[in-house]
Amino acid sequence: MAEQEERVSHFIADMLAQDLSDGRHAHIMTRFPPEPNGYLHIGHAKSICLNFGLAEQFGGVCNLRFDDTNPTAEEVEYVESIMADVRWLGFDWGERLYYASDYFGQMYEYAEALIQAGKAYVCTLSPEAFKAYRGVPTRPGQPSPSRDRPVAENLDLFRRMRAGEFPDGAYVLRAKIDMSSPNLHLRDPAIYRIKHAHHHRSGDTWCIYPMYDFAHGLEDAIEGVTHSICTLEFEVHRPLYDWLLDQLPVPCHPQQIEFARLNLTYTVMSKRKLLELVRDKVVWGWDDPRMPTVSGLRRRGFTASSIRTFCRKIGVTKTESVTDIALLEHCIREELNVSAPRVMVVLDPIKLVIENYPAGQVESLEGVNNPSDPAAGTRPVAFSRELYIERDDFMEDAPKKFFRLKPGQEVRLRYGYLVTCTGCEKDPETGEVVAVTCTYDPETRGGNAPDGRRVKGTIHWVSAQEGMDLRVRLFDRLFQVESPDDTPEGGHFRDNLNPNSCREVVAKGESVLASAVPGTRYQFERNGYFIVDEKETLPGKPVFNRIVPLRDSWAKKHQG
RNA sequence: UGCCCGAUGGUGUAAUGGUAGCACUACUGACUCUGAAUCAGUCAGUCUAGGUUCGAGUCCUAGUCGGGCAACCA
Repeated sequence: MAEQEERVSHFIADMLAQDLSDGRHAHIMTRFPPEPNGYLHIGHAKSICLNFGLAEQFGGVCNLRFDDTNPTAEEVEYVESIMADVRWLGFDWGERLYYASDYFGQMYEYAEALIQAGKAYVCTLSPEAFKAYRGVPTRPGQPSPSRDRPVAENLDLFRRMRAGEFPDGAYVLRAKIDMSSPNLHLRDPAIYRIKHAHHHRSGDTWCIYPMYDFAHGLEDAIEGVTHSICTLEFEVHRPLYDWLLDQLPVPCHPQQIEFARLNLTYTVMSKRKLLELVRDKVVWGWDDPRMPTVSGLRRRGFTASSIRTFCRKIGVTKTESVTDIALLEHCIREELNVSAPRVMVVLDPIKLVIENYPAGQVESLEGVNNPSDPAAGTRPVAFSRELYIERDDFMEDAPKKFFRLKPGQEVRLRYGYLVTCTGCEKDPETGEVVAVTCTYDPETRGGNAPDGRRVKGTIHWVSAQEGMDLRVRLFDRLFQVESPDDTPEGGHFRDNLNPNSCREVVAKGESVLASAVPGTRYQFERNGYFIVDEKETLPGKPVFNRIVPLRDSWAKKHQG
């Protein structure tokens, strides 16, 4: 994993290096703190690579911590998928698996301490009134009538909140900071709310739960995190993060650092929207190969290392940006080009009949498994009089630079013979081409002519008799526009879905694929990279997912 | 008409007061038993206006544009 050892340099790495050399910290501790309310996506992968990568780079550690302070949104299914995804991405949290819910007791003590210090109060305002009193960004807020409630009364009320004496929403614990602050988050934010909800870990022990702003800094401090790295939208929360840690006798005061989240063209990244696609069955599930989720990318066929490479290449900054999905595709092609075994598969088959080849004869030719890796060896490929070739590889009326089959033109059948196109057969009703005909030169076995003549085109093929049917899914981008979130007035991001994001075809492939192992990635020559689907493949009946097509400069030039 | 953050080719990033570089994309050409890969090349950038300085992408001021902030979500 050479790319992992490569030192990454960006403003956060610089800050950590500085803190280390200044002696501000003797070691680094970061954390990846997902809320288990959905599956991880590639944006999380960026954060995972950042946090675990930084720890690795500076000889520190990175914790995996579930920020599970809102029981109504969280589920164990998500906890499990998140752990599996982080592991799959290649990171190890060792013994440092934590849950915010494990700190509920300590957090409660801190909350009482804040009340004792006169820095928090129980507020009776309804959610609507709460909002009204808070004011708007341009106008200061008004103090809650509960703001000056005596400490003893606050304590009593808070204890009764915990005891379950009140219904949801009846009271809320608020930090007492500054109702006229230009930063809304400092206008006496709610820090504990009543929620009579069953928690996936703490069960029914609690009916009050801490809010993010109260909990997160404490979680960091309890664990001894040195650098708490999060995304830009938390920047305005930082004064509150710092205020809280300054008020309480915490073991340390971690530093919050913000960076820009990842955005990708042709997809959406919000958990809410991804959940909507799953719930409404727009996609097959969280691991649909078209989803930008880690599990979706995995099923699509992306490797963990290609995702890590991608995360290294996009960099870390505070600039809001949208990364071109082409970069991700580049990363997987780059890797698979050297590692994936080649095989011939015809996705849109049409028959090619070699008129002068003996009927019934079958010979075995030799195909190279991986041109960039001689050790991968060769395989036998059956050849006969009737083959399948791609419909696109024949044109009756072709442009001058069409190097494939057209009447009178000679091409090479990969690893086979040179053949010259003699014409085609058409359906008399529809006029559709049903077969292409040619003659072969017996002297060119293997693909080279003894007289040294050269042909410009080489096409792939599969023997009609010996080849096998293959289920192949051709995926395209889930959305047909670069920014699916940009919708006109009254529009919805779903209006931008690509109706052709998945097309399944029955292809013809080499028979070796009958024993293809689920999870194996191939290059279908001249087509693209494909993976044997791990969920739907049955013994002898592989199902393939297209990871990414090969670049195709000819199609690009001649499309439309 | 509040506060915070940001602004470098089409895209993503580097340059930490001293030659604006890299990658992706696009386009050329060479090569090729994958119209792939590879190789060579081309197009293309410091938001604006002032200021400081021998020298500014970098520092200062003002503006412009973009993003974030008004869940008892995280």
